[in-house]
Amino acid sequence: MSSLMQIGELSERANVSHRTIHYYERLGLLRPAEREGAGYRYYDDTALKRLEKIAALKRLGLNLDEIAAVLDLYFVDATGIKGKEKVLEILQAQLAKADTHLHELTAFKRDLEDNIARMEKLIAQAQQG
Amino acid sequence: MSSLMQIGELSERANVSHRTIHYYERLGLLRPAEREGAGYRYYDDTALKRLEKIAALKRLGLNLDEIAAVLDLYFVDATGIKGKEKVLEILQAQLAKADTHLHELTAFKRDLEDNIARMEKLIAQAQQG
DNA sequence: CCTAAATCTACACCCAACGTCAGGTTTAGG
DNA sequence: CCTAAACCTGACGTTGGGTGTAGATTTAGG
Repeated sequence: MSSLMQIGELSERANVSHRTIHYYERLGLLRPAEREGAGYRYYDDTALKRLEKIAALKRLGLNLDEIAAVLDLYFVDATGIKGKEKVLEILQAQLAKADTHLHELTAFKRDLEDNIARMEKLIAQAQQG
Repeated sequence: MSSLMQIGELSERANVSHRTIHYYERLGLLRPAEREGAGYRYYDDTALKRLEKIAALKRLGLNLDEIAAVLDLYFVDATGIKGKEKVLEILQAQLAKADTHLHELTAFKRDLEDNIARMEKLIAQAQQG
């Protein structure tokens, strides 16, 4: 029953422009579930999930080529144990990257908080004294 | 005694090109400790530290403008209460961004872990059955 | 003193990742 | 059936973050 949507709805739900979707399609990141005679694109919900995954991977610092290389892993069920092991490997690499990123970000946040506290103190002192 | 170095040495030590250093200088991210008559740039070790900080902030997803806005916080004390309030504002904005980013990243990580668990299970089943 | 290596400025160019615009086509709803 | 809203393609423009190159100047070492 999961009905199809047009590019407008998809772009709104995924928070990207329709030109971006066209662009991603040209790069092979995403394609419509259906394209009837006239040329309108129709998408199902996996398209939305792909776009969300793309955004997440971008935030990890991958460029679109790199994303194209791994994106299918999240959606295609690799067949055969060989395929599954490959997928597992890549997922674990991504996890390691995400972990590192998370640590750096946490440290940065702590740093920011320290600086904020320092600044607030300095401002309070300037106002008091 | 910390002697000065020329741009060539700095670029090598910081692992960026000298063109990039020129570029950063134009953006106000970095300037030579000294520039004698003829125009050669001479840098001290803080330049190296700045370049390293820039790289770190880039990995966190800040662009060069945003980096310019916060970089000095790590190296100079803003003078005057006006300056301090400005700094505070920027820091708080960065903190909010970092926080959002952190949450997204955490969700992404959980997602990865789920996928990994799923894959491991499938592989185990394939080997058993 | 002379020369090779390092540096200087200025302008042009590059790539990724889109955005804008124009002109034509399609579709849904009244 | 008609029209506005949505969509299409293709070409060109833009922004961020640099890189390349040319021609001149400077510096250090022999």
